[in-house]
Amino acid sequence: MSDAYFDVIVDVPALRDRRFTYRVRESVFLPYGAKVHVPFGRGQADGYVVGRVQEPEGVETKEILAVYDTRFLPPLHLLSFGCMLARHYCAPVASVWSCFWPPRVPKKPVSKVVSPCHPPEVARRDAGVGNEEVRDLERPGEGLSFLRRAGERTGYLIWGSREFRWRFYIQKIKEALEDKRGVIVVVPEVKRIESASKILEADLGSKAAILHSGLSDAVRRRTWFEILEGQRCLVLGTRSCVFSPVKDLGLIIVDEEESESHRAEDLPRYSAAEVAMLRADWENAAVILGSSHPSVVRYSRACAGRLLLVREDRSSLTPLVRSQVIDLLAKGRRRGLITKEMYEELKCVFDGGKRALLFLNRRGTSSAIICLDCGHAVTCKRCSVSLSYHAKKRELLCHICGHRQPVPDVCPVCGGYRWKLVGAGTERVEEEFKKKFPQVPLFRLDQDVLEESSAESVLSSFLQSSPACLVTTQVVLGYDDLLDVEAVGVLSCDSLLNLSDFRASERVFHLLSDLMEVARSAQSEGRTSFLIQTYNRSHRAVQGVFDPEDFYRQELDSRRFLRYPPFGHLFKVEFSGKSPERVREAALSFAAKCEELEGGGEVVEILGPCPAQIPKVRGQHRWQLALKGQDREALTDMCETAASKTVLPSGVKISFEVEDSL
DNA sequence: AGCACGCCGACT
DNA sequence: GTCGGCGTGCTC
Repeated sequence: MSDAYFDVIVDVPALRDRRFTYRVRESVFLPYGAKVHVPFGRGQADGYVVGRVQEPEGVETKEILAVYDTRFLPPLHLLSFGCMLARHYCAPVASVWSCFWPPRVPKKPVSKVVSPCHPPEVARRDAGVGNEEVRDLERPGEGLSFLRRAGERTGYLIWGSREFRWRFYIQKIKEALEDKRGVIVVVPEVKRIESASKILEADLGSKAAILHSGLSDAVRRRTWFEILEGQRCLVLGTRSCVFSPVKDLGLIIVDEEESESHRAEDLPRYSAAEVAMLRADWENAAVILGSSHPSVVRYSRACAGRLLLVREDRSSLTPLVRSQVIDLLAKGRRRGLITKEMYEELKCVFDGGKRALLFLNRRGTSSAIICLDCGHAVTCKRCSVSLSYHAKKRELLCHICGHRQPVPDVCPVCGGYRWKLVGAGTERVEEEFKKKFPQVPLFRLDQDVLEESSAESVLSSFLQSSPACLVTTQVVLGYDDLLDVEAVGVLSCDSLLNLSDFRASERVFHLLSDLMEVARSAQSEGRTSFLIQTYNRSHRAVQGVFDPEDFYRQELDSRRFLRYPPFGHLFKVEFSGKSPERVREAALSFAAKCEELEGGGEVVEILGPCPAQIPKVRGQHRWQLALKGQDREALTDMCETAASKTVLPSGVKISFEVEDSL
């Protein structure tokens, strides 16, 4: 019996999109995009069929081991979309295609594959067979067609409260469903799904298909199949559901569009909001992005008319009784975390038997301990950061890798024995608070507390007492719907503002906006207040909380000047590995290749390379490089070419992070 | 990414 | 004399 040969891209990130030729019995037919299990190297790997080929010359072929149930094969338009997306994110095609498959799809040994007699649909899929590169198949044109379709807007940016946004979503979902078209709704957290699902069911009378990582593999696979079959046309889930194979897609909604949770940190490193815009365009669907404080990039897209801005009338918002920015630079301040102004406000709240929340973006007692004799700070062995001191457990903790150790008796450098604690965290706030308000019950909610008890239990005891105070970090924002406080105090936001990341200001703006909303959503009548202590009282991110348009204007001015998104594209290239010399060498040679490709032109600006913000994480040394430019294609080409032509020293990993710019 | 092959240093 | 470091290269 003769054999058939198929090219396969193996899902091994380091190999990018290299094709390998495998063999099957002549009677076995494999469609484009089929997921297969193959012998690879000395082991095995998953891969995807990209075409049928002639018997290769000069290479031994191995036989495909098994084929994943082809009833789960993503539709062709999604496969092509995947190729486009892979290029968009400089990610391997296989990594993107894997997003189109639910977990635990059954696979059949290739020997048991009963070949269908080449149904026409399957045959058509094979049209792309040949020697062309995967990426050349259905390669997208420059730009987005919804930018081209003059006058016809298919994208909305909804700026308003949760109630306002969902009213709009429901209206548009209704229209889409009546039109017999499918809808995907993406929310940032699993916790948001339950209430969203209730709203959808109550207002539309239809149950959404739910997809998120908390569900069992079997349930996810079943739901996925129902979507694929067209039995479910309304999908609700977290970021990965933006890839679900909804039939006749008419609308994609991304709520809390600005949330960091929409970004995937592992390959492919996509952002659900950006994928939603690209996919909606690809499938001629509408897209709705919603937020109570939109991202800078999306806001500017709306201003440019590429998204239709729908803004809630702000007069309907509950006004804050009091808000204040407390200047930490003012002279004559006593040391301490709670200023006199903050103290007065809290006292007022507690005297009225009410609850307050104090926010500080740092857990533990102090962020470092320093030897008073030589100035040495105790650092983590595996990471280039100082260890935080946690008084409750009397130990030092690395906030990057979790390494814990006791406080050394003597300084490892000079033998000194006097330590100074610097940089206060939530445990320190707790100590200071207890001295200032000994009679007010205090609760703490941060990552350390979550290791021992649930956020729900802490919050429910907090909400059962009044007066009461909650000292907390970023983790609280996932539970803001469970909160009911009359005052929110931000003890400091300066460490976040001073990060050298072009999005630092924006992050602080979103964080403060979220916290202000917590104060605003207090259920009780009467006073609610919001206070910020900061060394940067006139910073746009701080002032912008009270005047968002002004923040957007200033932030856009600054980005325009520096050509940051949305005024250009920014790709970060990261190198990591055990050997510091090799990582450095890899970064330098990649950068040199980029310079060479650029040839002194002005299309792509090459920034760096330089050691990363945190040069060592979990024993891995890191370098980075940024590529900035107006022409996205040029940036992508440079990344692809430089990546394929630079020989990375072994043990060095390269990864691309593409900033949102749509 | 794994995983083997291959060539120079410390050891029983 | 052998064990074992990791530097290099390949995976259909």
